Amino acid sequence: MSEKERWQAAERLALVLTEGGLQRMSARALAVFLFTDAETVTMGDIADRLGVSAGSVSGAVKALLSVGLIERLPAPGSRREHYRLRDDAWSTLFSTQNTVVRVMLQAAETGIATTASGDPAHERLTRMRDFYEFLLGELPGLLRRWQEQHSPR
Amino acid sequence: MSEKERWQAAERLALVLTEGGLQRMSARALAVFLFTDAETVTMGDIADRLGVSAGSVSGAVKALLSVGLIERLPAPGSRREHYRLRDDAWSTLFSTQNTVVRVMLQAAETGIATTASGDPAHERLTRMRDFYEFLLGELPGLLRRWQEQHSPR
DNA sequence: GCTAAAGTTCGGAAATTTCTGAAGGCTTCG
DNA sequence: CGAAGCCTTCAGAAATTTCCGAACTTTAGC
Repeated sequence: MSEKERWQAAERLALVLTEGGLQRMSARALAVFLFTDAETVTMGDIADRLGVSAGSVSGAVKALLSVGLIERLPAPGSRREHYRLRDDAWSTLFSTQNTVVRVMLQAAETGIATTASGDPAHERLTRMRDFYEFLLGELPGLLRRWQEQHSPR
Repeated sequence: MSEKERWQAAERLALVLTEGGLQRMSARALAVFLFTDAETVTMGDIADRLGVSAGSVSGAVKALLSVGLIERLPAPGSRREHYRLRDDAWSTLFSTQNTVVRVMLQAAETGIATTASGDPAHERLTRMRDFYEFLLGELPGLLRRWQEQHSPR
C-alpha cells in the first residue's frame, strides 16, 4: 500500500512538472528516475513502469538528457543503456528560469526602444525591465548560496 | 515601422509567457496591457488589437484578474469597464513560483514518507526536498530586497 | 558475418487545448 | 420603461499536442 502511495506521489509530481513547462512524458519519466528504488534505470524499466511504448520513452529520455536532468552511465558491455538522475538536477531545472528571465528582459528592452520617454508604455516597460534586471542579478548569488550550503568546501 | 516592431515585440513576449505557464490568450492580452500607449484599455480595445472574439477576451481578462496581474478601474458611469496593468504585476507573476515550490516540496516529502532510510530513492528525494526547502526560504528575502530597492521609503 | 535485442524515427490517430460565434444577461442612457 | 451597448457563457469547431505502433538502424554476442 505504501508502494502504491509512492507512485501516486510520483504521478502527482509529474503533473506539477508538466505545468512547469516539461512535456508530459518527460515529466513522468523524470518522476520514475526520482522515485525508483534502483540506482539506475533503463528505457525498458521506464516503459514497464509507466506502461507506455518504447518510442515514447525514447523521446522523453532524449529531452531529459538535453536539458541535463539525467545522465547516461558508462555501460560496460551491456546491451542496454543505463541512466540516472543527476545530482544537480534540481538546481539545473531551476537554472532554466535564467534563460526565461533573459528573454523577458530582452522583450522589455525591445519595447522600450520603440517608445518615447514619457509614454505610458515606456513607463511600464521600464518597470518591467528593472524587475527582470534585478532578478537576473539575484539568481547567481542564490545558486551560489545553495552550493555553499549543500557541499561545504 | 517602429509601431510594427513594437507589436512584434509584444507577440514575442506573449510566446514566452505562454511557455511560462499562462494560457495563450491571457498571455497575448497581457502583452497588450503592457505595450499599449493608453493608460487603460477596455475589452474592446484588446479584441481589436489582437483580432480575436469578445468571448476570448472575456476569458483572458478574467484569468488575468484572478492572478492579480491587472486591475479593474473604478468606472465613473461609463458603459465599458477599464482595466490596466498593476504596478506590482511582475513581482506578482514571480510569486506564483512560490506555490510551485510548495507543491514540489510536498511531493518530495510524500515520497520520503514511503521509503526507508538508505534506499536510493530516499536519498534522491531528500536531496530534492532540501533544495526546494532552501528555495522556499530564499524567495521572501528576494522579494523584500526588490521592494526596498524599488520603492525606497 | 549473422542474429537478436535495444533504441530511434516518423506517420497518423487520439486526446486535449483553445477559439469562435451566437444567445442571453446586465447596465446605462434617453 | 425601452433600446442599445457591453460583457458573459457555452457548445461545437479548429488547432495543437501527445502517444502509439511499425519499420528501420545500431550494437553485442556468437
